[in-house]
Amino acid sequence: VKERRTRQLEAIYEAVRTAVDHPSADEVYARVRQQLPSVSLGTVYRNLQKLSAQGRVRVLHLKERVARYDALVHEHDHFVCERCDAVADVARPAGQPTECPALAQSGYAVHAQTLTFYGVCPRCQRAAPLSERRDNAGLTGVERVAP
Amino acid sequence: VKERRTRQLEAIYEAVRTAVDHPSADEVYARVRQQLPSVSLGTVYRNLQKLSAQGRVRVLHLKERVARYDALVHEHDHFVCERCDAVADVARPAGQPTECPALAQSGYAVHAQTLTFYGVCPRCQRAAPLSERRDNAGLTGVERVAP
DNA sequence: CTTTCTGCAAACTCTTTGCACTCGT
DNA sequence: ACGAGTGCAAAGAGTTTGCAGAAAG
Repeated sequence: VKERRTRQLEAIYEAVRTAVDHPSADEVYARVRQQLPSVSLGTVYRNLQKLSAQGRVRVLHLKERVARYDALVHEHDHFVCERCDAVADVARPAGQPTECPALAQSGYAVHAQTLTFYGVCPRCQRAAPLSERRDNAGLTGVERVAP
Repeated sequence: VKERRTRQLEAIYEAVRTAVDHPSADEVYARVRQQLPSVSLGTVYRNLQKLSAQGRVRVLHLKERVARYDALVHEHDHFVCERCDAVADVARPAGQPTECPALAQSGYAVHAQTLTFYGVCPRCQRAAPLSERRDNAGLTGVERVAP
């Protein structure tokens, strides 16, 4: 049971590592195809799972159906824009407790926590400050906050 | 454009309101069928969406692919057991800040936040304290923490 | 050479949708 | 009677999987 270092695995990891926008599996697939045109979507999924099991990428289940992938595996949180669906990394707030006293007291063992903020990113506030909700076409930019 | 009060909508809301285990759409469907055997899964999805838009239920996207529904719409957080996938409600920790200073400073408008803890629930700790990972069959119980 | 991994396509899971019919108002 | 809502079934999106052949060690 020895793991092999294949071209595909490395290309997929590189695609996630160099991405700044928390790509979905489909987006990773599109990017890897530019370097390795014969790669298949199934292989992308299989390797993303492997990388996740190895702790080299983090899987994010935000409010959408699709899983997004993040190569920043240290403790940090996320902001999701409700208008353009962009995802930004957020340094964990200083006061944020690592444990939840109520849970610990009730016998729950906590291994991890995820904190996600939802709202409107600066770009979308500028783009459509008055309208109720805008289509996200062309507004897929991402910024990184205090990494 | 007037909304009607149908038997189906009320039965679906009741199923979620009286549930203690954050059911998925399929589970809501199974429960509503006991009262209203002719209901369809499509209707369950349509009404869960409607209830969510009305703010009467909250949709949870935890680490699974399936959406789960919660009739407790006040601010609270969740604990997910990594062994049995049970979900428990958790009162928001006292120190938890409503705003994230780093985000506010960068011009992000935050409307909501979700905080989820992952770990092992007391029942699973008792059931298999030594094994690495157990099948979740028969361990679907849920407890509620400090509601 | 052996074993893991790949590409392909089909299967699977969860959710949405079009249509004719039903039921609230 | 009008039109929002329903049941059904088919379509859709995202993900997983079985298998024969390719390639890493």
